[in-house]
Amino acid sequence: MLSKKTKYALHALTYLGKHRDEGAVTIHDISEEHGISHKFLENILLELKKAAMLGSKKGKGGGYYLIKEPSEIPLSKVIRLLDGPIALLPCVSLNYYEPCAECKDEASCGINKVMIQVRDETLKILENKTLEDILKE
Amino acid sequence: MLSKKTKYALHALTYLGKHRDEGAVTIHDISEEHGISHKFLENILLELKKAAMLGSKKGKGGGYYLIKEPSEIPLSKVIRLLDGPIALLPCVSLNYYEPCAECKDEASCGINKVMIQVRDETLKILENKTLEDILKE
DNA sequence: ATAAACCCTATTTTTTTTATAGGGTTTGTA
DNA sequence: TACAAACCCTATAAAAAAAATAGGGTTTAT
Repeated sequence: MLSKKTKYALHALTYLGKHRDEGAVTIHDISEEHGISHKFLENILLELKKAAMLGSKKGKGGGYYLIKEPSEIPLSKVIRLLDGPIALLPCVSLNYYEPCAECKDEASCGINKVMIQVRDETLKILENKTLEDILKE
Repeated sequence: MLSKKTKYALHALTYLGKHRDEGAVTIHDISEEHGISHKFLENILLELKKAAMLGSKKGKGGGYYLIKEPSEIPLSKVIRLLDGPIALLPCVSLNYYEPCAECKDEASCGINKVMIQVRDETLKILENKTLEDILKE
C-alpha cells in the first residue's frame, strides 16, 4: 500500500492540476480541501518541488503550481519519490538496490528472477498512468 | 516492498518445492539454509498451513510439506496472506476495503478510478506468477 | 520413555511512518 | 515601509507496524 505521504501527494497534484489556470495555490487551500495537516502537507510539497514537479512563489499571494504537463507526471515518479522502491524486493530494485541477506547467490535465485519480471511489468503500468489519467476521470 | 515475512515465506515455499520428493522438511532445515530465525519462521509456516498451502506432520521425523501443486500457488495468494492488500489504496482493495478519509466522494475521485485500473493490471501479474515459475528458474 | 518436531499465545524490541514544533525568509500590498 | 501571508528548513516526538523473542504445550516415531 502507498504511504499517506504518497497518497496526499497525489491529492495535492490533482488539486493543482484542476486549478492550473488560477495561478499559485496555497498549502492552506489544499489542506483545507482534503483535511490534511498543514505542516505535513508542507513537507510533501517541498519534496515535490525539489523533484522539479512543482514551482512555488513566495510571499503574499504566493503558493504552488505545476511546472510540468500532467501527462509528464507518471505515478512511478511520485511513488518512487515519496515511498521509495517499486520493486517488491531490494535485490531487484533499479533505484534502491540492496542484496538480500538470506539469498546466497542471486544469480541462481528463482525468486530474484521472477521478481525482476514482476518489477518490469509493474513498471510498465505505473509509468503509463499519469496525472493526466487522474484528471480526466 | 514485501515484508520480511512474505520474503521468508517465499524462500520457505521454494525450499519445500525443491525438496518435494523427500517427505517432510523441518523448520530447522529451512532456517539454517537461509539464516532465518527459527521462531519467526515457525510463525510464518503456521500461517501458510492455516491457509491450506502446507501440510505438516508432528513428532520425530515430522516437518512441513507442500499440499498443492506449485502452479497452484500464485504470488498474489502469498502476498495477501502475509502482507495484506495488493491494491495501492484502501479504497480500491478487494479484500481489505476501507474508505479514504481525505476523499469526499469516491465516485468522483480520479485517483480512485486510476487505482482500480492499476490494481486490476497488477493482479493479472501476481496471479499469473506462481511458485512453479520460481522453481523452474 | 524420550527426544524431536510441530503448535499456540503473548510480549518485547526495533523500525518506519506520521505528525508536530519552532522558527527563518521572501514578497505583495496598503 | 510596516506587516501579514506564504513558502522554506531542520529537528524532534508520537504512533503504528514490523520483526523478533519467549516460554511453554502437544504429538509421535523410535
